[in-house]
Amino acid sequence: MASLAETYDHASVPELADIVQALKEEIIFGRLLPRERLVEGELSDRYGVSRHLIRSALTELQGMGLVARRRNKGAMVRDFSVEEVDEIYEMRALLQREAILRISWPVDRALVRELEAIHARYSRCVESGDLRQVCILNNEFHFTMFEAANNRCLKEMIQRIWTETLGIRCYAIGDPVWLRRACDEHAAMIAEMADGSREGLLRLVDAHIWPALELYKRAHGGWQASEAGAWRGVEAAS
Amino acid sequence: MASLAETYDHASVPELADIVQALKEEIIFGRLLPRERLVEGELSDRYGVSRHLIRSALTELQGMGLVARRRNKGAMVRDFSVEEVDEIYEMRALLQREAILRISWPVDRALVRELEAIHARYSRCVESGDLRQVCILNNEFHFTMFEAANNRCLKEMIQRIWTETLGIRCYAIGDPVWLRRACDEHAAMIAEMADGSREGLLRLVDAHIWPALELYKRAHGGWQASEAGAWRGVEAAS
DNA sequence: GAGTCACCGATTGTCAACAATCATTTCGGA
DNA sequence: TCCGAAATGATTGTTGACAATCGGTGACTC
Repeated sequence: MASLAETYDHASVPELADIVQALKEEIIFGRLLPRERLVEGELSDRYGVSRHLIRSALTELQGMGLVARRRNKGAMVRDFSVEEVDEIYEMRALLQREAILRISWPVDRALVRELEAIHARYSRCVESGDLRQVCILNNEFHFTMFEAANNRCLKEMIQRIWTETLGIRCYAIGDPVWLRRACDEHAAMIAEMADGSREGLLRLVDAHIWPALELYKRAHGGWQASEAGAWRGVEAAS
Repeated sequence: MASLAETYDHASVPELADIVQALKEEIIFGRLLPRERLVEGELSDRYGVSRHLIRSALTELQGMGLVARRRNKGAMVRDFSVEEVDEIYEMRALLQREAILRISWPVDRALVRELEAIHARYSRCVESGDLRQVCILNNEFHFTMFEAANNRCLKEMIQRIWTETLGIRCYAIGDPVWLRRACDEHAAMIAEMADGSREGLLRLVDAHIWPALELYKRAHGGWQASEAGAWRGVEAAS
């Protein structure tokens, strides 16, 4: 899927992409929680940009599935019912599995080296507690892997789910225990690619995604059936 | 994914959703071809609405993957390179297969009856040559099936690819031979669900998608490597 | 006291004019 | 004739003001 915001921009003046990124970060780092209202006027004041820009950003976030909107009623951070979350994670598992199946085996040494390099930087940032970089390098690690599946459509679908679940995974990113575990798992994946079996890698990648989901569910404890389903969440095909 | 346009609107005055629908139809019925430029001013004149509305519609179509855009350069009907098309269709096959695997078997009689009803209407429209209804009922048929997989995320991913490939499948929709064949295949699917095996259904559904792709490829004959790749087609995850 | 209706504040949606940008053509010079 | 640079026209992007809509509050009626 296309990012509606331009990726190459001239810094200094806040562009659409900057606002989108800022809001995305507020969501992933838990400053904006699911079901939280996003009032255009407030946001335009907070970021010191025109309301028009905020509107565009919200439209884009809506396209990414991070924000839900209702006509004349405004936007809110999207939340997911338990069933929805489970369904999404089943699909995430399916797609990531498919990606691994499409990586040629034995794995190209260059790819392994690339992943090792990213992982080294990642580990350092985990140690130093630079969560923002952790997040970025985590993306880089996984998408370098998924890229090797050689199917843009597959990559983009994974990317979509990846973005959509930012609000879910935010509970994990702040958790040091989870972080260390994730780091170990990444190392194990590299080892498996360098000198192991595809089946082993499949198991690792699959096992890698569930803890964050559990954290999310636990964080929500007793659950409310989401009224958000009534908010715009589906599109007609035709 | 959410349709950015509201679905329930008050008719008469052209709403965003109407414009989006109109443009979508121009694409699927081949009046707008891939790589065709979409100039905001022209469209706003043609439809007699404000440019603002056209802009919103284009943004939405872009989100659906039907339209590509470049900053300060405008929008065009998205086209796909041969490789891209192949990749997309591989994923379409994968997802539809997964959907069938998730339908509980033996198939619920109510579902079969529902599909039969849709198919009956569909057949009539094929006979009478009402392509617009054919298109609508075709959607209804398949999505009634996919809905039975009981996974919203899966359904939405299929829906996304479905929409994205409107511009590809447009070559098939106008072809009477293909239409008749599709109609027969739908009947075979129903028969297989009523009194056959899941494996049989899987084969049918898989075989169902490829002819349209072949038509598209043939229509494009000698192929140009799409410059559209340079147009916005990928998004950063983060 | 309960229900209904009209109003009001808050918020989103729409518009038309203006600014910025890109592509092409035109013109001058070698 | 060919190349480069400035001017021009076509097109998109942005802004601020205005209109439409929603939810709630309070008065009025029965």
